[in-house]
Amino acid sequence: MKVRGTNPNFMNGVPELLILQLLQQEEMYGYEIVQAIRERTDAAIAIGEGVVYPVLHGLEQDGALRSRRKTVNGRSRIYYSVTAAGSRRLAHLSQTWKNLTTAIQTVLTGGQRGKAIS
Amino acid sequence: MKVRGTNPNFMNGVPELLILQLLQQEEMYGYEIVQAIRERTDAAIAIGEGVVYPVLHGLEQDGALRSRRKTVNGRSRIYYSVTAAGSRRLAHLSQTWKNLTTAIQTVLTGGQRGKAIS
DNA sequence: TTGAAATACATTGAACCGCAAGGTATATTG
DNA sequence: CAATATACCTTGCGGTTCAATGTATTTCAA
Repeated sequence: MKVRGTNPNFMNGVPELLILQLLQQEEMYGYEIVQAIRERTDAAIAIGEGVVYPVLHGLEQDGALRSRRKTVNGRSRIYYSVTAAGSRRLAHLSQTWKNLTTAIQTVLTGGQRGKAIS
Repeated sequence: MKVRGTNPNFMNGVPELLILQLLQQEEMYGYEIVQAIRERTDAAIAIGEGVVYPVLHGLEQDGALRSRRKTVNGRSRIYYSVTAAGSRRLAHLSQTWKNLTTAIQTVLTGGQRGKAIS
């Protein structure tokens, strides 16, 4: 029941969802992902490198991502892109997220008990 | 990276949020909360007793809930209600949830990079 | 030219939390 | 009288985020 520092307490699975989404739009490398998430969410979400890299490795091992080395400006980067399996995984995750938020919204706004008109 | 059985992977903090919300509408006891969440979300979310009871105890220890015993039909129940502190906590959590989902939605639907017009 | 900051990768330990499984006890119902 | 529903509870496992730390290179300002 401790209050966290950076991000709020609702972050379970969110890094994976966001990373897959970003990578499906365009090829990216780890460090870039960290900043992209910060920027596009106006710092509402800040996912550190200690989260991003393990997720990338895990997704690659699961066959959801593939990687290739590339040296740009003398900098060695590892670019990741989404595989077909990764695309399916994202679609599934995205749908799950939508259902979840819809269900929660129902409770939050909901006076109505689930009971039908009898 | 393992796929879960019952609920999806986005459940961090959600039980606390839902429980506070339900209890602010009306006094309830643990077992009732378990079923209420199942019913009102059409089983999209199923939070077990092993989750609900520890959360109730934690929230009470934090002063967000108060409880009173009550025997109904020979059944001993522990009814929980939200304190003023709990109400503030719910307001804060609810706002955080809203911000979070908005930020995620931006990334999910978002082609636009956060860069302003220069 | 020297040092700080940014870039880019990575690992580690701790903390937390949801979940399944199991445990106790009473009341209801077939 | 046995099975089911009600009502409470705890424990251990596993997974995940997070802060902190580490290495190495490049860029930029003093």
